[in-house]
Amino acid sequence: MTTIKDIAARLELSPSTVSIVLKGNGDRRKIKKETQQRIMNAAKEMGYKPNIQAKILRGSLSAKANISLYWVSDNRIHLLSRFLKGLQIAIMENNYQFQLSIVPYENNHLQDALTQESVLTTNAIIICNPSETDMEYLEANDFHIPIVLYNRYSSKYATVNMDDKTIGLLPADIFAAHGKKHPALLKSPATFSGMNIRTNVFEFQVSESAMERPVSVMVEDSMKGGYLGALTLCDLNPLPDCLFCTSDSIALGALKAFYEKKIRIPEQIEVISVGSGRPEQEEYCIPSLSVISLPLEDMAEECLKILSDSLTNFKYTPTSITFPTPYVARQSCPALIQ
Amino acid sequence: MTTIKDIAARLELSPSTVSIVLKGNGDRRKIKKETQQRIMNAAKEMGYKPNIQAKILRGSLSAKANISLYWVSDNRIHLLSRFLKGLQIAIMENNYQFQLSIVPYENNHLQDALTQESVLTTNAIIICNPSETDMEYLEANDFHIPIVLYNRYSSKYATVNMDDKTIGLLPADIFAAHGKKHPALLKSPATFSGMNIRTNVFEFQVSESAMERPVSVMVEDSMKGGYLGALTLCDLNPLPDCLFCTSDSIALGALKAFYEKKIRIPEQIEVISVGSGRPEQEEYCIPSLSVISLPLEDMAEECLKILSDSLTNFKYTPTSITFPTPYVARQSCPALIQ
DNA sequence: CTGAAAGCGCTTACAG
DNA sequence: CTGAAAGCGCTTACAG
Repeated sequence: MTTIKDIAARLELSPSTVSIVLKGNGDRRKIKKETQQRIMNAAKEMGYKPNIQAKILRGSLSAKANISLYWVSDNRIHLLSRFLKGLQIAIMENNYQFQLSIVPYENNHLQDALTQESVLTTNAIIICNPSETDMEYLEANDFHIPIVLYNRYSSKYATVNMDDKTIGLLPADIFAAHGKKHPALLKSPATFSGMNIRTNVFEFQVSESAMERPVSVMVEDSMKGGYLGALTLCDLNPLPDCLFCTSDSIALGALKAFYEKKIRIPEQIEVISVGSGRPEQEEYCIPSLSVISLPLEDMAEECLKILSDSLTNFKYTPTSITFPTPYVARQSCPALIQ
Repeated sequence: MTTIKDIAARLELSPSTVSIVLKGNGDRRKIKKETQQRIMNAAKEMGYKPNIQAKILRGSLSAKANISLYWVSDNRIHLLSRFLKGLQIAIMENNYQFQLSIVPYENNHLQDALTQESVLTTNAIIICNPSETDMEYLEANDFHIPIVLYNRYSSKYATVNMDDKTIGLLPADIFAAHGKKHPALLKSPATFSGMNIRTNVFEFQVSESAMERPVSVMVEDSMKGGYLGALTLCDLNPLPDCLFCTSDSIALGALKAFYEKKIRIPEQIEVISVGSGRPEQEEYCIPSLSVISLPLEDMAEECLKILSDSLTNFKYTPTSITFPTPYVARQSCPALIQ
């Protein structure tokens, strides 16, 4: 790291002069043009980079607390918008003075991104999408700042959850109430245990009902995955009469496949999805999509609220809060008329 | 701002002791339990918040440069995912040591978010979605750090652009080549001059062709807006035989309306949209959507590249680069068979 | 068990 | 036109 002092030493000037010129105030402070040029050249040559921490500290600037949001850098990046929207709403409404940093990481490699050193450079952390391995890392280490986990369970950290059991239970109950017989499930590989809970509970609940055992197809968590999975289902005899998808992406791909195969929804097959995507998209796809609605924005807001409280009161308690995941009936699986 | 010094003074302890306890090392350093308790209580009472700038500076930690991304906090938040994806790719591929901060702002109020003070707390800035008013603010002020504008024109700042003329030209030419007669346009209120360029060029190019004057309907930039706008078009006699939409959201809403009205795409009406959304979504909607593809990810990468160069070479030149916006033919407006 | 001292990199008010 | 000195808030190695 080249510092102002280094440049000053090399040019036999004082740090003050170098600072003034580098800040762009050379002319105003009447530093000789030639001196200015020498300083700029040296800065370039020596690869000088201003240290903003020092600037901020020196100026007693920006009491803004830094909140780091850890988000996995895979397909799930498109869910980040909804989460960020929730954070922004919380920031606006509560007039939080936060600087929000996005830290990407890869599943099973949280430890590379969330180091003890990186923890020293932030005030509080929201961790989203950790895998089981990542969770083990979190449980095994101590970070001395407030951390909240989104949609994970832990006795060590504050968590903001949804009830994964309900997410699996609701569609099974609805299909049963609709008198369906041949259930199907399009699921993607579980990236955390909650996903297994959802699908296991669905399969269990179905097995407790008058329905047959569900046909489960493992697909990629994408529209393409859902499309291909649904094509597989179309070849079955009998055709499933109801389908649960573990994500919006999968469901939207499936809708396309059914459309192409001229399979009518909901008449021939009812579809319910985990509502992870944009509600607007669920409303305007063809047909509109019934979902177990995940309140991402509200949960994001809650994460920030917890951290704000922690920072304000200078105490951190591993609270846990669970958000409801209501069923939103749309065309793909309408509510029964009572 | 309560500091460690303040707490030490109040309790008649040294700053060292307070620091040790607050950092959670009290037990290891064998500070008396009672002293620890007194310190924690005082910190809570006095509203102590650790100053991370000081921590970082002191520890010579994190040479990570801070890049601030200014993004408007309205509907366009859902486009942020694609942009962030591009940034993350750039960070991973080039192993950039950047801390990325997201700064929300409201159009016409960039000046409230991008203050001279806020500029001191970051190393470089990417500004997205500024309105005309915001642009005036940018042109009228000097910030002494590298700034790059996404999809705007300026002689003062580096810019990363797409060619708005092409975006308007292409669909008009394609519709003309397809022998269409009755063009329509669903557009949302322009949030920057480039949007007017797109629609004006489309309307002009259409008027130069054998087609009739286009029917232009102003709608909200959302699926609902597109849906309602398309319903209006459905009432026209004759029905338009081709439609240009200024965003994916609008187009997806329009597809739904046409589906409900049993209007066949592309047979009765061809649809081309500005491809601002997720390509996967464009492929799996019904029918799949032909678009003028906007390379958001590539442009985001380029923004970061420019800033990285600026920071490395300690010089900032207002370069300008324009990215191609190729036509991607899908079901809603297939390519002519040659 | 606790404290005095030095220093991270920068800027600014003051002096000359 | 340029420099010497102080200080932002914190932590750590050392001393006692």
